[in-house]
Amino acid sequence: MAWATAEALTSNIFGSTTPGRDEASLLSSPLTCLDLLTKISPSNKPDDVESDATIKNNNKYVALTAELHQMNIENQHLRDLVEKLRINYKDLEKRVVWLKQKHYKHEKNDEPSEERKNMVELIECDRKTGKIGNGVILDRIDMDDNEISQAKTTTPSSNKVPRLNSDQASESMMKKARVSVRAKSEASMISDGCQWRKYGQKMAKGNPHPRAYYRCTMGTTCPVRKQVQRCADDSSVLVTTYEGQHDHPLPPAAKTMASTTTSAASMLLSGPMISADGLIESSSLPCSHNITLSASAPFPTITLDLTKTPTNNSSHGQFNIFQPILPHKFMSAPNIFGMDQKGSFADTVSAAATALTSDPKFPTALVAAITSIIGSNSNINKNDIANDIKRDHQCNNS
DNA sequence: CGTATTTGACCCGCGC
DNA sequence: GCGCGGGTCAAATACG
Repeated sequence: MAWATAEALTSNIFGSTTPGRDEASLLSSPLTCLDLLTKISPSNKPDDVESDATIKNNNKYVALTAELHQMNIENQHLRDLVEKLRINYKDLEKRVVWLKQKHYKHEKNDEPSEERKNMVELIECDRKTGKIGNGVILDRIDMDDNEISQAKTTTPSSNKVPRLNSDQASESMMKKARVSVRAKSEASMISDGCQWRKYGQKMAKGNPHPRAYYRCTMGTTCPVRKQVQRCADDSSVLVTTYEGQHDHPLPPAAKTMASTTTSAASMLLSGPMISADGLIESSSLPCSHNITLSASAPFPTITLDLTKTPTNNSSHGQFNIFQPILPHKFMSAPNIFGMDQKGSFADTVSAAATALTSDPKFPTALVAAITSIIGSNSNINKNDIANDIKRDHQCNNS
């Protein structure tokens, strides 16, 4: 009974993806709070046992309905945050491209590095396709064709080093990059809104649990695959690793998850600084408590850990990305991401991403990422970048 | 009977 | 070259 209640509430928080009687219709149904309240008035006879039971049930129902209403409001608030994140993300992406170009203009009298030549090609290609990086459509990029052609003139075509076409390189890297999600679940697979077909299962070394291989079946040629395996240390933790990009339209429930994993992969490939020994340094990233990067695996992998219990320890140098928006009782509820859960896992990841960008440390991390891309010899005043980003972040969050 | 899952075989990259 | 481990294939099997 208690578990059923928690499930209903979490379903409300994370959004219902299954048809049925949702909370909105519940609240607007003839069985409203007012009707129930009239039934539990003192005019009922105390000897009527059936009436007592009804009163108890009604009290419980009223309490649940009130809580549902509160959750509904909170749910709406979360959706607003998600929308704000989308807008922020687009704006920041445009700004990164603009900063790259601005930096190039500063440097164009010097011999451009290989990385910067590729960057210019990428920008030009993205302008033609209307895409940038991982497929996010840009509304507008503040750069004219003259600037691009000017930049290209400093890029000798007789480069001896064979290079991939920017699209090919991007696609190849995005396919190799992996996004791993750790979540507590009793189910064999988390619900992410996509349709998967199992094509293999193997025992991996060092783990008593089998690893299952799935491929996306929503598109006939969709290259997306995922691996599902229980954690060797904690069998209640399900580790799902995504690889590749969908080449077909996604249902709403799957869109957020797909964009989040793609963005995470993009961040992994472009943002962090790689040290001399080949390890990715994630110290500049926010929420390193919940996000870990690994370059030691055959493919670079970013792990989003949803199993950590939220604790408000930001004053000690750590903080939790879920703390600002998700009540503790929902994050600690078992089986919250399971197949039997009505709520969408995609909404959870989206909420996590929202919390990430809402966090006051996000601008700092973004500055670190951008400056790492631009390079340490930049003539651009990094303080100007930091101030611009922080100002925008404050405006968007206000 | 069509579709999904299971499972052993096979391929390939990597380290020794 | 060989063995090992990860990943994929495809025939067999299960299921609705």
